[in-house]
Amino acid sequence: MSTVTPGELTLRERKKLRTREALIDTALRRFTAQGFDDTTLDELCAEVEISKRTFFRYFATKEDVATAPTQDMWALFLSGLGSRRLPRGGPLMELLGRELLATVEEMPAGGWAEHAVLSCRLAAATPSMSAHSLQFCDRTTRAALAVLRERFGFDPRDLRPRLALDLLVAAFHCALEEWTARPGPASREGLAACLREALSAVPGAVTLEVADRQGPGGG
Amino acid sequence: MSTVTPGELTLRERKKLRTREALIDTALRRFTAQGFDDTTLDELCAEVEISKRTFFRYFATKEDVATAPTQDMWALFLSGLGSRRLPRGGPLMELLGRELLATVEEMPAGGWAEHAVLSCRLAAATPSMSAHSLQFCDRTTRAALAVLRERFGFDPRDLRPRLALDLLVAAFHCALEEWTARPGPASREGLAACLREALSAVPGAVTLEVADRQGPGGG
DNA sequence: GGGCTTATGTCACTCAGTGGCACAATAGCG
DNA sequence: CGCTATTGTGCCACTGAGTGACATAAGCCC
Repeated sequence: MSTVTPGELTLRERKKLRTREALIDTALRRFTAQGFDDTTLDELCAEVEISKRTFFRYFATKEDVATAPTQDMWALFLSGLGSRRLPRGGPLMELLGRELLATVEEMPAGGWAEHAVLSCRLAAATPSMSAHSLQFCDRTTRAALAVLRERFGFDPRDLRPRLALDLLVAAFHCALEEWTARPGPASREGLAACLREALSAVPGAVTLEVADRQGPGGG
Repeated sequence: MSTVTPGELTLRERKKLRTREALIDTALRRFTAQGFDDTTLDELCAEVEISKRTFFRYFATKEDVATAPTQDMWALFLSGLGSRRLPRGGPLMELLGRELLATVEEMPAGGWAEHAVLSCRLAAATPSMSAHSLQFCDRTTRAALAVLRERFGFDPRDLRPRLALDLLVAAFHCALEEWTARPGPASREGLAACLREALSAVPGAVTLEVADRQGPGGG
């Protein structure tokens, strides 16, 4: 949640936000340059000029500061899913896809995409970051499932909404991978385009047939 | 020199397997009784009568010993996918489902199901375990994707095989949840039944429509 | 038995993360 | 302005996971 309105914030709150941003920015830079595991919190804290004790008042773990961009995005997706006016009558999968696309395009223009790319590239190379990220995704998915049940009256025993959400997450991860692999400046629009492409592959995932060629049958 | 070694394993190997089993069994019992975070490795090692240093020669992390049952299953699934004779001509999703069901039914009868249930219940209550488990799943999925591409000649740019694998994992997690929630003794057959049910919901995940009732439209 | 390999134990260390407490900065009030 | 309650921060000591180096013990093979 970085809805910054400098006029309406007290000095204390502005300072806190600035420290948080400085932490994320510095962390992503240092982790990218030196590696996540090879950068100690002591170094990071020294550069931001805070004590290690203070770091843990901003982020619960070292992984949290490095995965903040995607976590912020999923949090926004979730709150949108709970508060937005949703259309009715179409396929759930398409509705979810549109919601996620809308969320991506609502992310702050100033630096989010750049941070997100760095964070994702780091995650791809750092097991503990990827684990942390995946776990956050899982929690968000469960929360989203509760929202869907509440808003559309799905039977809790019906597995299809949950599978649809997992499919959405899978498509998003495909999109992220493609997006972060591309050279050049990163943008929300680029991510949205990758996501649209990934979502279009979803129906085929269930129906795809294995070719009947004669390869090595295995043994 | 003495005659044959039973089971074709040397004494050293048998000892190692026994230590590994003892670690898993003791760990799951203590973690279940005391909580994962409130049990130190020192306690665990004292009970199994090995040094902490030796523990880390069996498992890379504390989470690994607690998630061993599912990791063992996925490892078997992966090796089966690489070595088994696979049918051709049907939908990939069904092939994957059959492979996973076969893997479940191939797990050792002696204690695996009981361990797996304990492990999954722990994971549901322990973020770091769940994160670790999810990350392992992700790695396995990528490895499986490489196998599928190699054996069936899928285009690396085609996202559908990957989405199918993620869908398989999602269905498996649904099955695990249902299975671990059930009272009574746990069995591979029970898990297989849950998995069959979850797999049958897969096609509906893509096509499911949202009801056109007039609930609270949100706002 | 003797020599080789491999598993294990011991010790010392790094670093993430926490609890407690003192101190400093800000907010709010007269 | 000064005074006080609140809240953020620094410092210190501590726990516990995980690692590297090196010595010793256990199993293996001849």
